[in-house]
Amino acid sequence: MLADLVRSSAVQVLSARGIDHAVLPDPVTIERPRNPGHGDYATNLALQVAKKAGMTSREFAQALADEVVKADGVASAEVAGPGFLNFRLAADAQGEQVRQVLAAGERYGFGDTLAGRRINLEFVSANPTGPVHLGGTRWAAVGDALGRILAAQGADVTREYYFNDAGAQIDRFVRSLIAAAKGDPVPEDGYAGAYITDIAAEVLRQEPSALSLPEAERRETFRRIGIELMFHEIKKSLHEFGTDFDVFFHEGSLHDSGAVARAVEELKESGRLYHSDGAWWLRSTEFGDDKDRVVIKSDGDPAYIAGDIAYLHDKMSRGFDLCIYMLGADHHGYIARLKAAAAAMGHDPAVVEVLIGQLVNLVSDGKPVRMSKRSGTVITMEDLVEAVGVDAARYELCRYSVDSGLDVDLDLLRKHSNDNPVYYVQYAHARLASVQRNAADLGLELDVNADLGLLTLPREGDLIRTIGEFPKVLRKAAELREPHRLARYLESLASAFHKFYDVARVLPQGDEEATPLTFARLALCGSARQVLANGLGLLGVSAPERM
RNA sequence: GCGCCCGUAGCUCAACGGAUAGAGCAUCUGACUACGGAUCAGAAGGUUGGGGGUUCGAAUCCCUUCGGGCGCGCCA
Repeated sequence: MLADLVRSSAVQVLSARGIDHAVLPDPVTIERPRNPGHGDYATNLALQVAKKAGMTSREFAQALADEVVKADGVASAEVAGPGFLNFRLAADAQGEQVRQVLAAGERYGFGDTLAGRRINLEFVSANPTGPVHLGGTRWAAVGDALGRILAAQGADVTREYYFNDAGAQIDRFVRSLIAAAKGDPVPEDGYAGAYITDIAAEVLRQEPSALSLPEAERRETFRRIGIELMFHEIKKSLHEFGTDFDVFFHEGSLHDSGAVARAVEELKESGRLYHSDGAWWLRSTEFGDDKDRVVIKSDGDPAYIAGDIAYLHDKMSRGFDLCIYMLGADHHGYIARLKAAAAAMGHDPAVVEVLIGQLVNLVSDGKPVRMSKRSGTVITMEDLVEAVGVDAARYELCRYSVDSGLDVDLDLLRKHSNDNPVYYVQYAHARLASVQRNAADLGLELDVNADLGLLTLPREGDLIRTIGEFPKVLRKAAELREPHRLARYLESLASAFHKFYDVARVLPQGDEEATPLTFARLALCGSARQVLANGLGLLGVSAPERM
């Protein structure tokens, strides 16, 4: 609303000088200056457009200031530096923010920038040859939070998990199970780890004669039951982690249904593939790949990418207009391939959006530890949850930009788990819940009609302004696909609250009576609590009443 | 060799092209016997790896260089 005011004032300034206001950006950016001495809010509008208007930045800013101060609720507006315009709002105008939060409740901060968009969000998609490890856990936390954040902007989000249950790694998995069942050592290229022995034992329990079956049937039995058990394990850990998917898609189903064969046939006929060296190729170089990729091998079998093509085509046929893939850094070469796959099937490459996240490293005593599924030295999602709990694990993994690598030291995490900023944020919420309980005991109810103009302390103003930033933070987090912005924001909000709480007594003490200020502060507390709850909810982290 | 990501306080990391680059941890000094101290106040800590450029303004964009991570199969 402040942005609207500034914009309309700017239009006044320009039209008074006969200048087309098309030069104005939309929306106008309003920000909170780092330095509180610069005011409550600031805009750099003059710096952006003065030149186009044939004025100096400071001239424009001054003209804008003269216009803006005429509005109700604006206490002051002054030009600073090269042409910034800093202003302060009157306390009651600012307090309106609190009322808006209380009115919007659990939808406060939500927006509609993605309304009408159907988004397929694929993440985790770890191979069903072992439990979800640390890397997958990062995507489970970030992907789930991103899904919630996109949905909060009105998008229709489908969360999807792609099981690569076809191909050589599954064969290795089955060989490993059979070896374990027989008590043989781990085969060459096989998987080790306690889970293999456990699953092998469970297969034998369900099918005691499995080992005595003929070779082919034996493999099929271990394959069928083993994979089923592994799927079950993965889904279970994800669910307990608070991450649920709408669709678990099996790669094998694309082959079984003939979708892969059909897609390949279509590509050949439409001339989207070229034939060379006995194989059929996709021109992925047109999308930044360093070499073209084989789709049909010279032996006639489809290459892995054929499945990707058919899978993307399947997604598009389900009506999505955006397919987001969250992949680890070791898969960054896929971006060009997936875009080429989209183009080959006649879709706009822009429907494919690949988010590459850097890898998670396990560290012990400051030194990296190699994790290997083959050798069984993996830290799984369950290990992490067991060590620090779901809330701390999710929060820790969501707190950082996925552009930077993440080192996890399990011992350190366990030892210092109370240092996790999640507790700082949750504690703020618990304190607020406590205030509300105590208020109820005193018979005091939250009153949305409280006189919010009484909230004149600097730290009350800081808290209110921080609360008011929430919608913008959510919008930005959704637009940039960066959930960590939300986590960082919640920390700043918790900080603003704790600082406020330190200097402002909310409830009456002893024989004191409740005053209008009591109700104003109760309303402020109520809105702060609401925003903390909304934000934590979007990260999939609980907002506790007590800790 | 080529491509992607990263390099910011002792450590782990933030920063929508904006003003004096911010938090937490660690270190040091303090706070009404607490509306919940899992808190708050303060001190100290930086040439944003180096060098050019773009602009009113660069940690952020461009070029270059150094360092680190990850990729570069008719494997999946």
